[in-house]
Amino acid sequence: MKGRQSDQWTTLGEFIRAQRQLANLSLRQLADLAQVSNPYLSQVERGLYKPSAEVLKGIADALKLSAQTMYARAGLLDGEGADQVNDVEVAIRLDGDLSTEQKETLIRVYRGLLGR
Amino acid sequence: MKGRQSDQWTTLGEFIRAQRQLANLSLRQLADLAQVSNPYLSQVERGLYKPSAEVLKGIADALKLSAQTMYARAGLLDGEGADQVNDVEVAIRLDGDLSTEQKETLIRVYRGLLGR
DNA sequence: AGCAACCGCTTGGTATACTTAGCATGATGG
DNA sequence: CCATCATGCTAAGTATACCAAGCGGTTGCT
Repeated sequence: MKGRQSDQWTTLGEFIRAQRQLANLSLRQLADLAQVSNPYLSQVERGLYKPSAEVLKGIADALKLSAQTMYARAGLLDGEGADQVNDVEVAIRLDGDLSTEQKETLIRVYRGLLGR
Repeated sequence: MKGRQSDQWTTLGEFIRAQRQLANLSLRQLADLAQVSNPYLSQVERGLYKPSAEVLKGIADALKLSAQTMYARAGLLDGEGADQVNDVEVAIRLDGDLSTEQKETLIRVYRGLLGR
């Protein structure tokens, strides 16, 4: 794998960082959960290193999102053209913790936000 | 990622080799298609090395199987803990049509709904 | 004031993924 | 018989993923 440089990985890092912050985890906490060292995680988040699949999975697990999502984001899941993955409404409907009413509420809010 | 040695990887190697032979490809040919060196592929097939996700994807593509299959075979697709949870927040984050503010609004609404 | 406990980051080192050169064998065929 | 040429493999080096130690900054407590 030679030339494939690019910021594919830096955006992945940003994504991880965003998710981590949304989960209210410190860098060290997530590193601990994902079983990597905290400096390394820091570097990953800043796009300095390309984490291996194992590490990626560890991070995904720790953040409680599917490895699938992680790989997709890392651009190493078939996808190329077409993110068939992850439509917001689909995700909402699949959610196990919301009632049907709540789902519709949320979707309505979503559509409301879109329409402006 | 520490101790996870084991022959997880050797069976993966065997799998790859089998697929390669089924496709009537020589080691060098597949290596070329997958954009890795042939000695390296040889070592991967014999389980001496754990290929990175990128390489795995390259091989999967070259063999015309889905990356999913490859990862699953490599044991780094959700196995273990396997809560197929959530992903609503992730989907929101990934949405291309919402601004950052709007995303956070929507996530806040989502969490609000959860908390009752 | 201190100092303790957190935060994220830099530095320097080790382990391992990965490559380039080349070896040994086994076909082909001139 | 001896060139090729393809096969898979070994050996030795380079690149990079990953870690342990430690630094400067911020917060908060006594």
